[in-house]
Amino acid sequence: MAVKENLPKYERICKENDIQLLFDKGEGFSVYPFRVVFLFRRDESRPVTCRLLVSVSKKRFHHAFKRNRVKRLIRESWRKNKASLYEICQKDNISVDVALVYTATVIHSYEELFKKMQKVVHDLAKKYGSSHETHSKNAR
RNA sequence: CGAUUCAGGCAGACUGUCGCGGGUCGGGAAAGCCGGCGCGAGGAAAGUCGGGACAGCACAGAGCACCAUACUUCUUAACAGGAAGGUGCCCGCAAGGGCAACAGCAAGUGCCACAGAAACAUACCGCCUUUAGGGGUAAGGGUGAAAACGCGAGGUAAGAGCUCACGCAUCGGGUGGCGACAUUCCGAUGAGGUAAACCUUAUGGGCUGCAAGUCCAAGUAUAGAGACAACGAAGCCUUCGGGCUUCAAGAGGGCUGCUCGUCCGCGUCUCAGGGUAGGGCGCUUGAGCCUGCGGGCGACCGCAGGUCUAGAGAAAUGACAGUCGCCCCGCAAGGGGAACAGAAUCCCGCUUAUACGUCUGGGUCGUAGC
RNA sequence: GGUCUCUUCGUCUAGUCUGGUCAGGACGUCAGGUUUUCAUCCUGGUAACUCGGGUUCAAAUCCCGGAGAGACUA
Repeated sequence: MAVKENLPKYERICKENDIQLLFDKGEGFSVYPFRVVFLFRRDESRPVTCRLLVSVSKKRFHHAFKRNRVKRLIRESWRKNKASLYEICQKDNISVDVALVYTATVIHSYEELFKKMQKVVHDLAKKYGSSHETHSKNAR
């Protein structure tokens, strides 16, 4: 089944508790210009969901219109790239929360962000692969 | 035609694909389902500097503080806003523009460093006079940001508004103006500055802000434990209603900041410790916008008709591609560019940011022609 | 979103209410001295009022506006 290239509200993290949990328990790595924080969750009551949180700090861009632009570009590139992540998650019936913190101080073009996002998704899949193996070992 | 100035407008348009937030309609038992239609950033949305609307709390009253405003008339829901006008200063050849904390140091107090004799009532040098002590004198000197109305003449022992002409300032009267004020009128006076120093006068001001507040659901705590104290005690007087004195208690809190006053209220201390999740409303029809007519120099006001134009909530309004228009480079093909900047309860202002931008209209100056 | 506060040498600060007399001090840094040398110590220098206007004879200080930091508030 093909994954839609959309981003409805249930695929975004809005609750304060969820955000707190993600940053407390989640693991992180960096792919310039992003700091990625992620947390895999097993929740049987809901369908498989990859949720996203975008953060652009006021310290790096103190103009609101610049922050908005960066966030919009990130969401756009995530939307186009999330399909491969979904494939993996649906296979194992696991959900994932991802936070993307923008760490650069200049606005990169959409093309660049698109390429970087491919790498982010790729790395996420790899991380899941390794952690999943250890998880299964522990289970045994 | 060029330069400049004032007033006002604009803040690229359209198409396709994918996507987001509300609304609405249809399908569906329902859904994080499917589809259609329509709406979705600004002139400053910004700064949060004024002022309101709205909301909660408070409000017997009085006084004192505190804060704000400060030429006049008008305008507005209101304002430290706006319009027109007056006065002073500054910029400009001009048209025109900018600034004013433009009430009061002729109510009181303070301050005016250094210098200077002296900084607000005083004579250092000098000049005149006198035997001397002393007296008169602000013309000259030096100091300073500021020093006895200025300048000329008369006058005098020397001088001095002491007198006169011209001018300056303040006050009073007259005249003009609704008024600020003006004045080629008349008279009087001639001893600084500073109120963005305290202050005086006049006017105004409750406090807090949508994270205000309110509803649903759930929960509940003036809970619990310990210690101490305790529903007053004693005495005196009495007209038997009560009053007075001493001891104990008199906690804590509201009424803007304080005081008076007033109200709620009735143990105190210690230990230990719960709670703030989530959702709905507030939330967009309003001092609204557009057009026309009328009134007014103008800000603005009145009437008529039309119109509905974002409403999020870890927060939507985007991405890509193409076409046309604008600007720059280039003979051309083609290439490049498009500012400041993102709603958060809502309005009215102000301030700040903004393209060597552009359009419309009025004026001034210069050049050329008629 | 709302309500407030602050900004002084390279760094930390005093002074701002109440305007004036060299904007003071500490650490740093530079030069010299002391020492065989280094440290310590001593002497001297260096260097600042966040920016733009206004009031005043005179502004770090008073007033207005801008910029930049920070705090509080469910």
